[in-house]
Amino acid sequence: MKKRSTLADVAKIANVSMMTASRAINGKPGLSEDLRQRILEIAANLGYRPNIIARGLATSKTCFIGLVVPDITNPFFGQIVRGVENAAFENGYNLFLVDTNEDLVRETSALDSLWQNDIDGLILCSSRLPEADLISQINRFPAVVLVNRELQENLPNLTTINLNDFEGAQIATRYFLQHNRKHVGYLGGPLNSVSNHRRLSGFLNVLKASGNYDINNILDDNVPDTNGGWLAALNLLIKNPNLDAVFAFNDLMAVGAMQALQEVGKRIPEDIAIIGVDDIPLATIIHPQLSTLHVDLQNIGRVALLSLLNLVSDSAAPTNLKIDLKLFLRDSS
Amino acid sequence: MKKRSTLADVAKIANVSMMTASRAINGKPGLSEDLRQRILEIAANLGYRPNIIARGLATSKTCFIGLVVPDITNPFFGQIVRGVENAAFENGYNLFLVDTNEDLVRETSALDSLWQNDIDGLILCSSRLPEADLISQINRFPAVVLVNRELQENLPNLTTINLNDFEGAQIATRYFLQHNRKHVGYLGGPLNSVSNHRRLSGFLNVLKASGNYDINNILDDNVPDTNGGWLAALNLLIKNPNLDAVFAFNDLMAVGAMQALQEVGKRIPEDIAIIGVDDIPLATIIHPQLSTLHVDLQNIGRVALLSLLNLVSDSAAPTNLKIDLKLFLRDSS
DNA sequence: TTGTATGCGTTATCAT
DNA sequence: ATGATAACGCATACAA
Repeated sequence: MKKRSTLADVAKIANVSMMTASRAINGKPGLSEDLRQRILEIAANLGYRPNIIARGLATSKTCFIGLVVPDITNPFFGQIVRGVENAAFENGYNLFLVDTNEDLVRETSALDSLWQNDIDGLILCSSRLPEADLISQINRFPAVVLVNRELQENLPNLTTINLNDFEGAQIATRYFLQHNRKHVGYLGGPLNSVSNHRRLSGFLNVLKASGNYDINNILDDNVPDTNGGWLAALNLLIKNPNLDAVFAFNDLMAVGAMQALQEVGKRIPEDIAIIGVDDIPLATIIHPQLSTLHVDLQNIGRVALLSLLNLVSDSAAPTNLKIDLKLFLRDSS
Repeated sequence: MKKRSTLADVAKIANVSMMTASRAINGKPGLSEDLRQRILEIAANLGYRPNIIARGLATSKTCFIGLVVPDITNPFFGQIVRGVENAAFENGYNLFLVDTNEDLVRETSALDSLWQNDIDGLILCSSRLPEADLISQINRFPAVVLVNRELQENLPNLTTINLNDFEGAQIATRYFLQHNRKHVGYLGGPLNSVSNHRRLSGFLNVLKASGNYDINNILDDNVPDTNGGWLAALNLLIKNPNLDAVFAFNDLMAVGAMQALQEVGKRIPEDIAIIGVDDIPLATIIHPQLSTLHVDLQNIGRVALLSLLNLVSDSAAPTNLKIDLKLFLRDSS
């Protein structure tokens, strides 16, 4: 590995001061176009590239962004990460990635570690931190974007990005009612999930307004995977054998529910319709293909990064963004 | 955001020189235990944390590792990333993540960008770079671990980690033969995939030795997703209607193939057996559950990072590691 | 248009 | 055992 050449090397060969070389390379005014070209050429020959770290020390702008996710293995976050990464790359920022393993302790020490690295900004996904801790963490960073988490108060350096779960659930539920489903159920996710809470609210809001509300059609607090959906569907069916539509907390649960329903002889969608949330790849692989509330996750990542850069450069005020879910109709509804 | 306190702050309050403070904090000898405790306490009160970047400048060890993957959205890489990330965190290293979007140009500029950041080492997954380019890239970095890619020559700063595709394919193929399958087929992946090539070799090696080889049972060069598998299975069935076993390039293709076979009335595994590769979550969701060659991907990530750190610290020689695949038998075979 | 001095936060080196 | 000084690579502020 041959040593990297520095600005000093370039300057020496060009017979100019480091400052002149610096100006040439950073495209700043203050030297003849002739000289600039000559310096640029020398730099190119040397394979010179500025040392970002040293530059960061001098300018106290590091061009590093921290990205914290609970589980990179989950395609949900994988998509978001990809969106962030692409946008970061386009804007000349580097990404520090931390996977917290859904662990609170780990999340805290990850934030400490990032703080230590003088990052310009932080994107924090689905934080599990208690509100008070979260706020004091946010205060340590120049700018923060919170994805999939809301706060009671607004902070001057904070933008939040959340799914419009309430509206999404309303759309799905209304769809069922408009298609003459009479016994619409909800297969809930974990109780501590804010998304779950918001989706249930939207669901209830539509049902209660329609006069179709029946407490027996709701089964909350399930494990949000296929097994959880399988189990929940069977239990819900016991509570109400006439069930003819199910809105599931997510696609994984919806798929499990579909299997359970098919096993007990229900036809989908004739006897019972199903809509999930997330639009995971599996949704189009199974039969019948699953109708679902789709979110452009990669775009969320991109929006998160761009919002962060706006925050960093003070060119935009903090906001609380809502990302709409779109109903993708397929064969299950 | 309150300003971070620096080593100078600590030193001033403790009434010592920065060096003494530095020694105290870094656990180096050269001061009384008494003084050390006093300094440590002051540092703690100030909430002092060393600035990693400045330290990197001074020591020319950054504690940054670059991690380049073609598609973070793919759980295959998600798992690897997670393994790397966990191990990195445990060892006090930070991860620069780059997603190249499976794009060659992007991969090159990503490596440039990482080089610019003076990373201590690089983990490069499934690189698409031509061998010559790849080698000159590797030479720029202090240490590199190549995952899922081999090189003709050994480099002094390079360790490679690859799946033992050849052996894995042999295991699956032998299993078919031992269970009296007479017409064993291979559903290949992309032609430019090295894994695909190695798996085909293992497959052929066993079949030719058994005398069961039939060129009609092989369909190479398919898109490695469910659609590709679906299409390939139907085409293979046309070439040989007696097909009674299929080894697929990956699980996604295997799942697609299963659907196609079921659609034309084949029973799995009675009429035809299937084995895939990867053990994706979907493998246990579908019916019948898919037999597959399983790899501990997270462990690959961990091994990659640890190997890299060994390389960085010169405490171990470069090697070429082979990771074994294990046959997970389920219902499809 | 060009150059000099200085500082970013830390550690290495050499004194004391 | 402790400290002064230089150095890492670059950019800012100010001079010339």
